[in-house]
Amino acid sequence: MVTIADIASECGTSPATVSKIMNGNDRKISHLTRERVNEAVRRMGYKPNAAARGLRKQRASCIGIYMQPHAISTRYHGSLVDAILLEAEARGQGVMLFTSIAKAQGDPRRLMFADGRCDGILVLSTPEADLLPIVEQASIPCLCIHNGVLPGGQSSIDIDNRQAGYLLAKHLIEAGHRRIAFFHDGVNKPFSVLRFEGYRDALQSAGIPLDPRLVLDGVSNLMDGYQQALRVAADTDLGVTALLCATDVLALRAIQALRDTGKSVPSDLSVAGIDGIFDGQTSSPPLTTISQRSDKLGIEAVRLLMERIEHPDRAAAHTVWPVELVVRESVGPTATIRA
Amino acid sequence: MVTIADIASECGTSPATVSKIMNGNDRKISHLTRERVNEAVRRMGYKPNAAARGLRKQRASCIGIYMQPHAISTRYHGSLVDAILLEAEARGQGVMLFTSIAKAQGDPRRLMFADGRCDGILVLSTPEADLLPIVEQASIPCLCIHNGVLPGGQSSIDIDNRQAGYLLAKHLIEAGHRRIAFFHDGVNKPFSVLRFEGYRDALQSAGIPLDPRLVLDGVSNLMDGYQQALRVAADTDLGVTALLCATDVLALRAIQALRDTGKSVPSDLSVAGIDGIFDGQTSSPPLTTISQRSDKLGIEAVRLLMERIEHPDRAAAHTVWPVELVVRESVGPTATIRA
DNA sequence: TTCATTGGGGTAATCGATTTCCCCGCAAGA
DNA sequence: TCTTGCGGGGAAATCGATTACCCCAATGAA
Repeated sequence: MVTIADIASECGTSPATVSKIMNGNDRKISHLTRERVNEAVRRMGYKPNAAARGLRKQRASCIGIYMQPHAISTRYHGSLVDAILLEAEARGQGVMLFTSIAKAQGDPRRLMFADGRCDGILVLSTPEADLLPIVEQASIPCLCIHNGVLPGGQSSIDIDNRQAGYLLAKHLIEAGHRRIAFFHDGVNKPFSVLRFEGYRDALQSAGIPLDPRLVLDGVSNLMDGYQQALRVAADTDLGVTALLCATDVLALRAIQALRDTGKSVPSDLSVAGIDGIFDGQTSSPPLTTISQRSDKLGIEAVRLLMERIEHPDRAAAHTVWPVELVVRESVGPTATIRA
Repeated sequence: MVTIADIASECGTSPATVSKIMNGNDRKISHLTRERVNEAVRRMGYKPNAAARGLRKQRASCIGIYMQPHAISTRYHGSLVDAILLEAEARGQGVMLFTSIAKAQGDPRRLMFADGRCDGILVLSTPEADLLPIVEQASIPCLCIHNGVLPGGQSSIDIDNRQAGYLLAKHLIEAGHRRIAFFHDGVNKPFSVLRFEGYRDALQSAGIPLDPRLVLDGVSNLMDGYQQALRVAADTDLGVTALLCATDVLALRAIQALRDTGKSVPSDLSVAGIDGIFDGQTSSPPLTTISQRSDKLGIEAVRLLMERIEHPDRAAAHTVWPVELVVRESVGPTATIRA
């Protein structure tokens, strides 16, 4: 490995001079010296050692991403990490990944990212019980993504879940639907509850009574969702004409379940989801959904985290990221509208 | 941040003693001192600074993963990274992510991971043109995953793509199929070609002639795959009874395309894929596929890389990872077998 | 009594880059 | 002639942990 001393002796200068040139701190370096050093750096393939630089500058130039085990293998989190990675690299920051092995030590102080390898950390969708010890003990700036607004002084960014439910329900109502079922993705998940509240508010605004029988719970297990979709769709007494699913995954599953029983979407029943995952674009029919625009959210998250790293004194911010309705083909007009 | 000197002065010992205890190098430390130090470490929440330790030990205790931009947002790569991450953390190694921004600098020496932050790097499914400069210039051990066997002294691990095509074709043949179409996932992709060769060999072993009209190309674009599936399935002259798709994604897309035209799988046409991605388990019908067992492959990749890091002198290894047939419901017997 | 050994632990160099002073020589102004 | 200023650049401390080496006291053997 070539070091700064190698470059210095090659050019007959001191390491200090090389360092100044490498860091653009070269107002007081002659043009000639600068050229000679740059040439040697290129020729010998010198790259400053990150550990040494990090030690001296007290800055790792690296951010961490903490997530639940296996979360990275889901498409939504994958897209988010992709966006974060691209933005971080564009800013010259490295990216480290962490998952919950860190807490297995028992001592929250032992968080794997608390050893100076990262200047800050993004915490993705983590259940509250795991989240609080992390946020409280983290000795570095910390930005929570998709965890609502936390108690304590940490920054957060989340989508407007309530608005997501509201916009989607409103869209269904405008298409003529009045009997709209809501599919929870687990009644305990805060984001699912907020999406439900948006749905509830939209019904209320339209003067449509909320029918508790149309609110389906416990569908986080995909097979259960499958069963529930069948049951509700089959129950002609309920007169359901549309399904609002708390996530795209649920929606896609529901569509498949319906087709397996010979119902077609959207002519027999409309289905819509929330998330804007890629699958929805190529499903059949293409899924009407609420997009979270994870790419832009990832970029914004990096920006906010870097801001906190560079200005730890500034107040924490709670950013609510707007969502947008994506109209595709899984929602159709009701029979009455069509007629 | 609490340092080793803080712990030392708190306990009235020297930093050397603390260091020895932290590293289990404590044969010559009295029980009493050890207890005192451990207690202080716990109480004050001391964690050795990774940069300082890395600088001194010339070891970052971190591995890198290099992949194409956006690859992480695909499910297969997500699962692989998940497996790698879990295994690396279990071994006390950090994980960094890199994507091709690194090469944007023009100078391959400037690879972002070549600054001592990683002790080794896993390179995932990278097109050859990008791959070679990386592997050649990387100053750290490097293990290529899903890139076949490379020229040069680097280690690699890949699945047995030919065997995958062979096993799956054999399974279809044993179910009575003789008119089996092959769907390429881009004719230029080495893995797709190998899978095709396995298919070809299986046909040959069974004495079935290869019909070039049944080999479909250019389906890497999902919409094209859709169209091709329709065309082949509709062309009754060709008498196709089964579709062997080079990837699960293609297979799932084909199934949907077929259903949209009123054909059902597997009663009208059998469909099988290769990859073993999660979607295949919950699709309708569940997909018969070849599993790559990305979880185990990821673990093995980490093991091999660590071995190279710890013993750089040992010869590079080219590991071929076995695949296995997963029989689910998207393949049925042919009419003649049934009859 | 003397030397060797061992338990227990401290000293200081070291890893590689950054950064704060400090220095030298020359030219311009007083 | 003396001082100031500035262009150009170097010396050395520093970041925090590790580790090779050294040191002392007590003990046991010769």
